[in-house]
Amino acid sequence: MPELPDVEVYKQYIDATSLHQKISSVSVRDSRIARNFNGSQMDEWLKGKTLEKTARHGKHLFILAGDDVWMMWHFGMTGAVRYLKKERKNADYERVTFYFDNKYRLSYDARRMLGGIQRIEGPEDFIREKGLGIDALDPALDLDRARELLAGKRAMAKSTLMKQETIAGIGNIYSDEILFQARIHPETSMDHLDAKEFSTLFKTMKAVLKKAVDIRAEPSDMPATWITPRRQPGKPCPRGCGSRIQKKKVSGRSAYFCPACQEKK
DNA sequence: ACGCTTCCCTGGAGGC
DNA sequence: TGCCTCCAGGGAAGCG
Repeated sequence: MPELPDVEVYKQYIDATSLHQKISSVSVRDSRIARNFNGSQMDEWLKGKTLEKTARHGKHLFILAGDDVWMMWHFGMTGAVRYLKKERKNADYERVTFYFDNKYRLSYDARRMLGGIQRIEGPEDFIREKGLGIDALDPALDLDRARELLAGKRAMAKSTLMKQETIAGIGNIYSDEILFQARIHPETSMDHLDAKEFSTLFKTMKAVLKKAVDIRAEPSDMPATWITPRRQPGKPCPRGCGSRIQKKKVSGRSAYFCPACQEKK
């Protein structure tokens, strides 16, 4: 479920594998992924060019081809990227493929069609038009700035963290992780947090996202005290408090938390 | 302003 | 073995 850390890992993966290689062709296998171009247009635009650089904002990835073709890649729930040479036995989910002269290819994979690729003018325009908030790991987002954006909001902490128009990059999984580590109940209203709790929430948000990027968002490498790899109701609290993980719908999403560590206030 | 529901989309799980 | 329903959660959109 690609959130900020996952998309950052995809970005680094593309940077390490696919930049500066001449594109021989682009194949759009499922046109539902192509949001604003048809099957052959991307091939016409990119043939003979190279992917020059990437950028990320929240859950959105931007790729520049040549000197003027910007793409926005969004992954929905099931999107991923793969750099491959061999054919795959089951390539059903390979929706858009960028072939390079070196016989390798970069594939946009997606099981469900909840993501997409879009040609855009540029990242800044896209972010503005979309109304996306500041990226959660942007150094310019410090405690003061976070307070301006979040403090005093009456909405629940979980939905506030997940609101892309406020801060971009946090989804269901990482909002649960941040709230678990900060010991805040997902239904706590932002304006119920005192200064210390808010500061803890802010620092925890940064720490969790950074750590997740460090371990390449790999659940099996997450610390034993994290709740993410143990998102099942009834499992013991990973902090070892003796209580059990609870599941509850919060603003339309499944929230997992420890009712003892994250007391509702 | 905020939360809730519905919709999109595909596959896995569990009930019968 | 199969049919049915629910659920996963990225979003958009509409309603109260």
